[in-house]
This record gives sequence, C-alpha cells and structure tokens, in this order.
Amino acid sequence: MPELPEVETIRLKLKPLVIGKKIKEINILVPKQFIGQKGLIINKTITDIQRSGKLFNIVFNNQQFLNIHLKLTGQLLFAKNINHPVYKNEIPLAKSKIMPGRTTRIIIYFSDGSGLFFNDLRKFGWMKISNIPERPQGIDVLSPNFTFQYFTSLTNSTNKSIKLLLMDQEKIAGIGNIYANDSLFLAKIHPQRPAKTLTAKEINNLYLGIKKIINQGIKDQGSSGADEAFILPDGKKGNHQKHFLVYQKEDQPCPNCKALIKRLKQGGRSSFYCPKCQNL
DNA sequence: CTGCGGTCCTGAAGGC
DNA sequence: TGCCTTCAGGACCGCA
Repeated sequence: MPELPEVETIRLKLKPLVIGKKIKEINILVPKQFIGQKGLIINKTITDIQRSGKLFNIVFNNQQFLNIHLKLTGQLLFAKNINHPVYKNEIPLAKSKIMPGRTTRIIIYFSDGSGLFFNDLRKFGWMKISNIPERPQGIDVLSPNFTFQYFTSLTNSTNKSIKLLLMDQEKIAGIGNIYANDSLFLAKIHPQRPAKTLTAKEINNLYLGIKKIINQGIKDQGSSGADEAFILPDGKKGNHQKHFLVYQKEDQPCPNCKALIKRLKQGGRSSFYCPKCQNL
C-alpha cells in the first residue's frame, strides 16, 4: 500500500514511540506473514527505525533487524495499553477495518504494557527477522545518491515506459502508483513514453517533479484513500489524497487545461493522465 | 530486454 | 436480494 511518503510518515511517528522499548512477546496470527525466529528479538530493545524505499528496518540492540513490508494494505498501529478491553474482538470498535481487530495479523507486546498491531487486510505484507537490514536494490528518492546524473543515466539506458521505470524498485526505491502518476503529470510526460525518448529538459522536469511530489506527500503525512487503508500509528489519516493531481481522477477535468483525465493499464496497474498536457 | 497476465488475499462498489 | 465483474498505495514469476 504505502509508498515512500506513507512509509516515512509512519517511521517518523513510530520512532519516538518505540525507541527504547523491549519486546516481551510476539503473537503471530498469520504465520506466513512472519518470517524467521521471533526468539531472536524477544527481550531485546529497539534502538532505531530506518527506512529504505518502502521497507522498514527496526534495529535491535543485538544486531538483529525486524524488516517490514506493508505492501498494499499493511498498517502499524501503536497502542499505549495493548491489553485495554477496547482492543478485544467483541467491542464494536474492533469491527472497524482500520482499528486493531478484524485485520490484525501480528501483535507485538512491549515490556511496559504498550504494543504494536500489524494489520493487513489482504495479507500481502510481511515481517522478517534478519541479521541484516533488508533494502531495495534501487536508490531511495530521498537519498543524496539520487542525483540528476543518476536519474539521467537510468532514463537513457532503457526502452521501458517511463511509468514502469519510475515504479521499478530495483532502479528507484519508493515511488508507487500514486506518486508515479502525479510526477508524470507535473512533468507533462505521457506514462507510455519510452524512457529513452525523454529530452534533457523533460528528464529535468521529471526529476524535479518527483522530488516535489514526494516531499509534498510527506508534508501531507501521506495519502489515505477512500478505503482508508493508510492510517498513521495513532489511527489518524494523511491528507495528501486532497492534493492528487490526476491519480484516481478519470473523467474529471485536468487541473491545468480542463480536458478530461484518461486512464489506461500498464503492468496491470491504472495509469491516469491528461491527454492534452502529457506528451506521448 | 519488454510487457503481459496470473498469483498471493480480502472486500467494496457497480451493473444487471 | 443476489450474482458477476472490476478494482485497490506491491511485487514476483513464467511466458511470449
């Protein structure tokens, strides 16, 4: 689900809440979503939370890592008192898909009585214990290594469509369907353009567009779509969905020229674009 | 290399 | 009411 801005928002919120906490127990409700030996981090203390692309690395004081991918619908929710009756199944609140309850897959208990719910409606996400911080191969959009030169070398070296290149985590880490669509709109580039055909000016516009839209997403504390799949560790929503440019705007007027936004499929995903503003 | 469709899952929404 | 199709912030795999 979440892309870089959502994952980063969760990281920033969660970090001060869980640094210094010691793991008391981990309750794994869906075994396929937890990989590795939980015993390796029981009684160990969290020293940091890092992020690379869409992956979290929770760092422990014994050189172990809890690596987490939320995929489409994963959530990490912090509870001050995780044994509070409100979190038990029979309370009406627990029926909501956005609160701990129906979609909870893993529960982490800390030694001070607080804890963490890993909710995931579609069960695609995972947690993995490892002695290394798992990271995507591509360069993170917020990394100083994500330079204009690097981005130019990527676009010039492939015949792939630019949209699929932006979403290729082995090349660029962190961009998903929302921010790919809106970056291309900002740069006035059609999603089906072969990457190699971009002009130097277009590459520059797109590079700046990516940075602008990703940073805007972080400022807005991420995007919470209509289905409310994304929420912060405290249960609150992000605001970036109010600022979507073309994403999920099929048949609505382009913010620039009022032409109707169109939709097409690429790699099984929807691409949204303005047929007038974005050059093929 | 590139793209496409199926796969892992669950649920909401819309057409008939 | 019910049934069927499509769609959803991701990513992998095998096949053309």
